[in-house]
Amino acid sequence: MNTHEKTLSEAAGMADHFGPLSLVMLNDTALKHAWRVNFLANFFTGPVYRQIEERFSLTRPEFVILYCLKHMPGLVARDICLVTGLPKNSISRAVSDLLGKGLIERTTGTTDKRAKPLSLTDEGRASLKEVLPVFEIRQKNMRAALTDEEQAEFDRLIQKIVYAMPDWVMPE
Amino acid sequence: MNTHEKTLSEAAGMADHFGPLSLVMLNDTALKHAWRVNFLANFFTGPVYRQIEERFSLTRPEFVILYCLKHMPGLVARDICLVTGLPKNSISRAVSDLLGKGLIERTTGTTDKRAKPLSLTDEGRASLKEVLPVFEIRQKNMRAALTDEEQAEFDRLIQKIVYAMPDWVMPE
DNA sequence: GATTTATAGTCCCATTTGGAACCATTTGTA
DNA sequence: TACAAATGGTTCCAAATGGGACTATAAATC
Repeated sequence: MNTHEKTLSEAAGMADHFGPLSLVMLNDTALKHAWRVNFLANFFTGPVYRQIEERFSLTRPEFVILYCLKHMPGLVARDICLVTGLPKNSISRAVSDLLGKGLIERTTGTTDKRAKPLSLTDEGRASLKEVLPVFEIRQKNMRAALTDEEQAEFDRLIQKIVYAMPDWVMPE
Repeated sequence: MNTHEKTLSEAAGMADHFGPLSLVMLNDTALKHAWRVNFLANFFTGPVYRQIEERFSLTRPEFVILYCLKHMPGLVARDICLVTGLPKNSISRAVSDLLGKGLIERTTGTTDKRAKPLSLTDEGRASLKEVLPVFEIRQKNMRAALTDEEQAEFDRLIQKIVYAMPDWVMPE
């Protein structure tokens, strides 16, 4: 299969899965660049979180909290709001649910009596260990479209974009 | 400012806006690649849709429908579901709201009597014209972090990733 | 050091969301 | 051509969501 045929069959695959409209929206509109990023993110996360919820009874905020705590024990709810953009009551709810399930615990002993540092329990760590591969495989699949060199370059570029975000994320 | 200093100050900016946790999640975890894509998409769309809703009273699905119709008049609800991943009742609702606002109309005369092709009204076109710049500026800001060559390369790579999505988007 | 302002977290409640049942029509099958 | 299965769309309703009020504590201002 030559490059042209490959492009054709890939376009056909897109039209098959996402409708012919998908090709227009991804290629022929003023907002195509934003559309691509959102398209990728939506279809990366949407289906997988539905699966996670069904198979492991973890909601999206719950998973995110566990995943953050794995890398930074002692986080408080606020930290997770900041890094996810989720409203604080959603996080608060997810935290109580996780406490109820015994997957996290509230450690004590901080100078600021408002903040309530969290950490994983052994059960939480175990649960996360089950769930993580689902995401890891999915991430691997996403990146498989690129060669190693392309992956490195993509990483560099998206990193560059992300690090410039503080300059424009907040409208007005 | 040299490269190192620039990196440092950018990291400081990230920690400022998104908390120190953001640097860990974006750089030091197994799912960092997926995290970056979602991080970018979340903070690109979240704030701007909140603004759009407030200033123009258009919900996210409403805007998406208008924007799709601009590029493909005669679309039916199903097409929009496919390309966005949104459930069909959300689209159905948004369609009736847009009809109520007079921003779209249901054209008649199709062979399939189930399908209901949609198109923009003049009002819809006018409304979209007001809203679009908000997104366009935001998209431009997002891309401003990259040079022209980098933008072209980023486009090529994300396009490549997106076109391979049919192979893995559906879990199982 | 008293008072105002800001912050972490929770709770209430109106609104939004989306799965599932449903209707109408079309397509596939024998 | 009958009958089953699939498809586009709407409606219903239970569940999720998020703004805003509230409590408790901390920081800033005077």
